[in-house]
This record gives sequence, structure tokens and C-alpha cells, in this order.
Amino acid sequence: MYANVIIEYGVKSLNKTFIYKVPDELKDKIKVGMKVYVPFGKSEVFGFVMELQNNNDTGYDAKEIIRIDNEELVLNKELMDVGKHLSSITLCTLITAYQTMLPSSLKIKKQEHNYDKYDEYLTLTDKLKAMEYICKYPRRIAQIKAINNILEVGKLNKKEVSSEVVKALEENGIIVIEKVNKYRINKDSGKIVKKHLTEDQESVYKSVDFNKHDTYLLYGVTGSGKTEVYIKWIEKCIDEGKTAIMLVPEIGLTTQIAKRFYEAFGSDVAIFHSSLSEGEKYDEYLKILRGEVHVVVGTRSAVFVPLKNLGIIIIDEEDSSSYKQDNNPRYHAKDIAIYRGKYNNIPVVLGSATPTLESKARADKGVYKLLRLTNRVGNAKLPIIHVIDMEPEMKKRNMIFSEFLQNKIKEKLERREQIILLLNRRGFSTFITCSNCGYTYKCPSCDITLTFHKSTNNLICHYCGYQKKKDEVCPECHEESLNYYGLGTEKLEERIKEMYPSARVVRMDQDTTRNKGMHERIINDFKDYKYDILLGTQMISKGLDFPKVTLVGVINADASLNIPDYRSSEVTYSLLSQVAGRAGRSEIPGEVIIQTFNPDNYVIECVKNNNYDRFYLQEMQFRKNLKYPPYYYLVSIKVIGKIYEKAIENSQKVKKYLADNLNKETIVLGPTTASVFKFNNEYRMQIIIKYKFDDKLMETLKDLDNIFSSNKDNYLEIDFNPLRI
DNA sequence: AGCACGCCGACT
DNA sequence: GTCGGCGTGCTC
Repeated sequence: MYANVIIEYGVKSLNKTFIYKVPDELKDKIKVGMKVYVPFGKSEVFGFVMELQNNNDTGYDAKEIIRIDNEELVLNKELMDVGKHLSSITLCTLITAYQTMLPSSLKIKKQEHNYDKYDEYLTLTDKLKAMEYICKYPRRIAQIKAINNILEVGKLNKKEVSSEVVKALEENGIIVIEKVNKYRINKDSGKIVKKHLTEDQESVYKSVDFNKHDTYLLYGVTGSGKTEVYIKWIEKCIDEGKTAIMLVPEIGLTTQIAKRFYEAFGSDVAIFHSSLSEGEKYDEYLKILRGEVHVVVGTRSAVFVPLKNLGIIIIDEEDSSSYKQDNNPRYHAKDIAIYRGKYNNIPVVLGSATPTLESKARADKGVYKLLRLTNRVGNAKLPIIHVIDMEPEMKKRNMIFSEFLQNKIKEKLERREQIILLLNRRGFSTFITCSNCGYTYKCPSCDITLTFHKSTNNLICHYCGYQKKKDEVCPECHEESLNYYGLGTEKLEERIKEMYPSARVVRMDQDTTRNKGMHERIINDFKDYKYDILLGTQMISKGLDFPKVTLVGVINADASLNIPDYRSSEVTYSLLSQVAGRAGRSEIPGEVIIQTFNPDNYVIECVKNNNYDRFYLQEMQFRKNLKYPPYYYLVSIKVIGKIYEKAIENSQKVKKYLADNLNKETIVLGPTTASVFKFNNEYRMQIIIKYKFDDKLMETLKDLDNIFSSNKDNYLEIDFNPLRI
């Protein structure tokens, strides 16, 4: 028996199978999708079994497989196919695809680590033998006590007995130590909470056909109770013995949703998100592999979990950019979900209060099926939105808070209601400028403006992490005129404390949530009314449900509006209406205050009137005129390398190659300098492809990628459907 | 990726 | 004459 194996190295030249002989003792155990250890050249490496066959007709001398790495870990047929699909749509190597699909504890890497966690129990080998032992050594009091304890309850946790006693008893053959696999995350099933659906929810629930594949877009306004419908669908799957994947965005939302899922399904849920430790992820993965759970709630990579007999895949907040991986392989979880949906012939649901234009357009064309939830649950009404023009406020020296917002904060504090303040930091940073000569600090290796962190007096590059201390005088003109502009969450917090000394303020941003569990703690504390004001960045904008919040203030709505990217309006619309949706989620009506310098901008106006449909139509017009998605597909190709001239030269070659080989209707733009031109001491040129249909695209890009895999000056970074260009 | 082989420059 | 630079090719 022979096995075709792919090797652990993720390079193009090794992106093929190698044939190995399966030794007799592994013949019964080996399966396609297993990780094996094989000799390769002068060394030994890990690999994945792609195929098994009876004879070797390759003409190569097959070496023998050394061992199977982990007999329990087998990628099934579906996941093997998912991996092939992933590699074909992102042009990554097969091995990279399979590695991406596994939690990192199960990935191939050099040092071995045992992630299994055990509880160790002591049991008697033989009662009679134990009794004899007691009689023979009556003075071994501690040991006798332990034996008696075991006799009473059958087994004893090893921790309860001193290690000396355990050692003595084990050596005398009185006891054995039994290892019981233990999971780090263990939710008792507790009480299962069932909720009833409203009429609207019920009708949406019934619209999904479980017997065939379709992609549904569930467009439901904030607070319309999408989660309860998800739960109902999943309950139906479980009743029929099927399983379900529920994807949530990377940040913020995971814990709250996970909590609701534990309430609904108890220990039948495994959670899977990036802030779990390696060990925790390993445990959750094994639960899924062993078929011990029916539901998985998790972030992007959870779309690859090895659940068998899938019944539905749900992607909540489908417009979240966290579903797209921003390093290799640059896949979108939606594409994988739909692939698995087709494979299993099951529904895929995309849910959002602000769907992406792509999804909405597909729903309008009938490619996706549109489901709508237009009302908030219960008596809750959508909040009243005030737009405040900041121009006159600046003249009144109200740099941060408009008079209106100041008064509203005061009013809500007096009424003991809660407030959320959003500082829009997208495309915006706190930076230092010399007010004398205009000098700004830039990163020496990335050429981007450094962000100032007041707490440490440090200037930090947010791309590569470079930092330096702030100088007393300007390094350029030596005047003592270095000032910081822009507004950070830290400074905002400071200002609020000055203005409202009695208010209890909590800040949520990258700094305050760096440590594990901090996210959850801030959210829970705010929910338990330990704070009056929650202030934060976009991570507070989605999914959170705080019934006592009646005021949402957006300090600077337009920061994200002017960044040079075709999706900036869409991103801003989504951010503003999502954060507005945090207000007034129970009986007390909510208010939203949006501070802006562009009160007439259509994005702001549509948010104010809660008019997604109008925003959609207007934005579609813009996309159509400028040939952007959803009218055209995009591919971004970056040519990256240490030598500036080579990057330019090669990017021109790429452009020519594309122009020569792609369809005539396809548009090839560039090369231009990439938005981050210099990063990690490498120069980056960018070429954009816009196309509607191009049968030569994949082949051409694949060839191009292969040509460049042996180029010593430059490498390519190909991004299909990039979220930013 | 890692390693061997191989073909040209500056050295005891 | 030899040591070692890294360009090229191969690994089942």
C-alpha cells in the first residue's frame, strides 16, 4: 500500500504530492486526511495523506512512512475538499490551506507539546490485596487512610493525596493512576432557557428550507432579535440530529452571544474564538471531532470545524471585516460557508442590520433569498438621531463635546441612565506635529505617522510596532513646539472625568482589552451598572445589548468618511447605524447624537433617517459609475521587495503580463504605490484588476504567481476581493 | 524549507 | 594551489 503525501513546507515548489510506502503495521490505521511523519531528503518532516493506492506506478523509489502523528485527528472527505477549494480560490499551497483549517495546537511545527489536560484518579488494583497490605503494614497510617478513602468512594482524585503516599502505593501495586481527559471549558447544561418568537421572527424562521442549499440574507434592524431566530433554526437542526455552525465577528460580541447559546443549548455548544488559549482551542476542537457537541459558535476560522452532518451555517453581522483573513491565505469565511453549504446541501444564512452592498445586491437579484426583520422586539423603538454640525461649535471652543451633547450627558446622568460614547478612530490617529515647522514623526521602516501614547510618553507605529520616546524639542527645528493633535480615547476619558467628576467612566479600546478576559469584564460591569459611561472605539459598536443605555454619542462621525478607500462610506454607514442601534433597546426610548463636520453628507443623512435602502441605492450608483463591487470584482496584486527600483520594474512587468493575458474587457490599473508604501523595510507597489467575467483570470494569476515564486527580488501578494485597496 | 552540488573570486 | 561565496536543482 502506498500513500500520496503533501509536505509541511508551504512553498510553491513543494506544492505537490510525494509517494510513500505504508508499512504493514500502519495499513489498518492509515486514512486519507491523517497527519504523518515521513523521511524527506536528508531530514524528517510532517505531511498530510492526500490519497491511498495499492501500487506505486510513479517510477520513484518510495520511502516508508515513519509513523502516524495523531490517530484521532483525521480530516474527513468534506474538509479535504474544503482545503482544495481554499487553495484554489486564494492560490495558496495545499498544505497552507490545511494548516489554516486546524487550530494552531494541531498544526505542524517543530516542538511537540502535549495539550491534553487530565484529571488523575487513584483506583485500587485489587481489594483483597489492599486489605492484606493494610494488615501487613499497620503503621503506614497515611497510606491506609488513602486506601480506606478509595474503598469508600471507588476512586480518589490524585490531588487529595500526598505524592509520597501515591508513590509508595503505586510501587507496591496497590493502586493504579487513571487519567481522565479533562476539558478546560466546561459548561454544565444548567437550565435551558427557551424564548418565544414574535410573529415577525416566526415567519422569518419558517422561510428557510432545510432540505436544499440556498444562501439567505437576513436583513434585520438592530434589536430585531436575529439571535433568537438563529437559535430556533439551530434547535430544529439538533432535533433532527444535525449540527450547526454559528459565526460571529472577531471582537466584542463573542462572549455575549456565547452566553446566550450556553443558555439555549448548555453543554451541546463548543466555542471557538481567537482569545481562547491554545489549550482551550485544542479541547474545543477535540469535542467537535469526537462528536460531543452539535453547535459551534466561533469566529472566522470556526467555519472549518469538523462537525459531521451539518444542518445549517449562520454568519452573524455578515458585513464585519473580520470574516476576511488579512494574511495568507486571504479567504473570506462567507465563501467557505457557502462552499460547505452546497457540499452538504444545507442553508447558509447571512445576517446583518447593515448588509454589505454585495450581499444586498445579490439578494435583489435573487441569487440570495432575502429575509427581513423590520421591527424591534417588544416595545422598543428605534432611537431618535440628532445630527450636530461641529463647525459652529468649534467657533464656540467646544472642541470635543457640542453643547447639545454636554447637556444630554448631564441629563442622562441625572436620570441614572447609561451612556455610550464612540470615538471613531478608523483612518484617524493621534499624532504629534511641530507647530513651528510642521514636522511630524514617521516610522523609519513603514513611512506612516506614529501614534502618540500619552500614558507611556511613547510614539508607536501601528503597523510594525516600532516605538520611540517623545522628544522635548522638535528634532527638526529644535523649538519647544511639539503638540499633539487628534483625540485618543485616553484623552477623551480625561476630559469626561473633568467635566463630569461624579460619573463612573470605563474605557474600552485595544489598550484596556489587551489582557484575556478584560473585554468580557468591561462588558459585564457596564451591564451590571457599575459604570455610567462606556467610551470606546468601533469595538463597542456591534452586537452588544445594554437595556439601560439611552444615549449614544458619536464624537467624530466623519473620521472614517474621508479615508481614501472605495468602501469608506459603507463602513461609516455601518459603524454609525450599528452604534446608534445600541440605544433604546428596552422600554425607555433612546437618543443618538452624531457630531460631524459634514451634516449634509448623504451617509450621515441616511443614518439619521435610518434609511438603509436609500443609502444602498445612492452608494450603488457611485459603485456603478466608478466600476467598483458589486458591479465589478476586484483583485489586488502587490509587488513587494527590498529594492525600490526592482519593485517598480517588476510591477510594470506584472502589469504587462496581465494586460497581455487577461480578457480585453478586464481593467488593469496601476502600478501605483500601495496605500502602505513602505512596510518592514520593503517597498510595495500595487496593481488593481477590475473584471466582471474573465475565464482566463485564475489561470493567468496562477501562472504569474509561479513565475514570481522563484524571483529573488520581489514576491507577490494576491488578494481576491480585497476589503481595502 | 533545507541541503548538496557546482562554478568563480581572494587568500594561507 | 584551496576556502567559501551563493545560484540551481532536488527531495517520493
